[in-house]
Amino acid sequence: MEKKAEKAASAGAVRRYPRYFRYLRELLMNGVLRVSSSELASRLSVTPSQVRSDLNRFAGAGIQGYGYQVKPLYTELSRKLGAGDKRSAVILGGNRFVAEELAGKLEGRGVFVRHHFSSDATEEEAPFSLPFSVLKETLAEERCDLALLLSLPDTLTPEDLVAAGIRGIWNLTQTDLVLPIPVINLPVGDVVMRLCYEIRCWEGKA
Amino acid sequence: MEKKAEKAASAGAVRRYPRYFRYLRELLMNGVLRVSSSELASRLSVTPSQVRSDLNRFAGAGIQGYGYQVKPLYTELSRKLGAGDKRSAVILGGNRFVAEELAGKLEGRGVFVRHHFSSDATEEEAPFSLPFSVLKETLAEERCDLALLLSLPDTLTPEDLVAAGIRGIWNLTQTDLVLPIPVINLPVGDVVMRLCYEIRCWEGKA
DNA sequence: TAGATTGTTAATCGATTAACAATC
DNA sequence: TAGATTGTTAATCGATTAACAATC
Repeated sequence: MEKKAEKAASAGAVRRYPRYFRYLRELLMNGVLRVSSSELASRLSVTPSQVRSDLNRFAGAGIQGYGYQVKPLYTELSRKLGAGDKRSAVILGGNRFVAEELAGKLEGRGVFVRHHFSSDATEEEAPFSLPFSVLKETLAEERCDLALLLSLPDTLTPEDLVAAGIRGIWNLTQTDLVLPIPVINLPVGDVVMRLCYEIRCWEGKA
Repeated sequence: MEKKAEKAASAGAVRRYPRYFRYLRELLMNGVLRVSSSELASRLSVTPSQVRSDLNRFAGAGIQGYGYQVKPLYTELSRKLGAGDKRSAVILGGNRFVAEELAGKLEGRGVFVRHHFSSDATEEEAPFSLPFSVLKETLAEERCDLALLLSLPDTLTPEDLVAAGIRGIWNLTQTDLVLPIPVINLPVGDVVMRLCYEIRCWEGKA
């Protein structure tokens, strides 16, 4: 018999999981064996109830009267988040230095950046940086999971990326994308505008 | 007599406002004079009810039986969001090319990037790129509102930024910040991890 | 056993949606 | 006037929190 059906994680919970992951990893590095929901909660600025209900789906690590065992909790969380999936990615747009900077951050989370495509990639930047013109053929040979979109040339559509086998997009351009695959639309300008608005509220002007 | 007290916008609404802003600007550019809540809704993938309740706080532009007048709605939204505030910003960490790329995106929203600080800024990159060592004195002379944090050197703390007059931080580093000023914590790794998780769910594995 | 802390339920809170009266 | 569409209220939905029984 299957274990009881899990209900889908809420959007809020999904945003919190990577934070639990980071903090648990830190505890693990420091050789901490157990942690309570209150400790996690105060560290992450949420309530202990929140922590318990979020972590409850990762059965096994929580022990009544004791707390959570760091190691099994971390392992289970990693498994659920797919942290060991070894995803591959491509970056579209921006310059090579931006791509390299981003690539470094992604590799820290087990996502390997295969290529950077741009309109002005030069011969000597290959094989990492390539021109947009060879994107389709490159992805046909070398399947990649994620695409980070800094900009898209006129010659390509978002649908082309789906057709090329991309399975998830982090879209940083100014235009929201709606596609059959998962997309995180996060225009840089929107985030800055939100921050400016929050400053304004904080200053008491709105 | 004051107009009735506005209740604070919900977090969801604040995330939607920049999207309304973008789409309204587009309509304005195209010379469209009016738009209905249904049109806005279908464009932004939300319900017409959502649009009406979000825009309701911007009194004046909605006319019963007609819809919204694009121009006044855009103007009022800009005003509320503080789009004309001409904020200044600094970027910390990353290389000069990353900073320039980001600076371009911010300037499209009226935020001007004054300086980029890094550990390896060279003489000839001045005055845009400067070493971290001169951050405090530079900000003392030239007040800046926003800081984009790609990384922070050991010699500086987040509190130093607050002391230097920074009023809002977009934190892209791997460590969440809790400060008395507005902070948007958005670690790059977390976003990618979330995207990987969503792909996993979409693939049916979790 | 006594103390601690989880898992889980029920209560609360807030955001979203539906519906419709108001009115252009 | 008839038709359209907002503003606003009430209903719904879902997420967060409090509380406590279960149990280590």
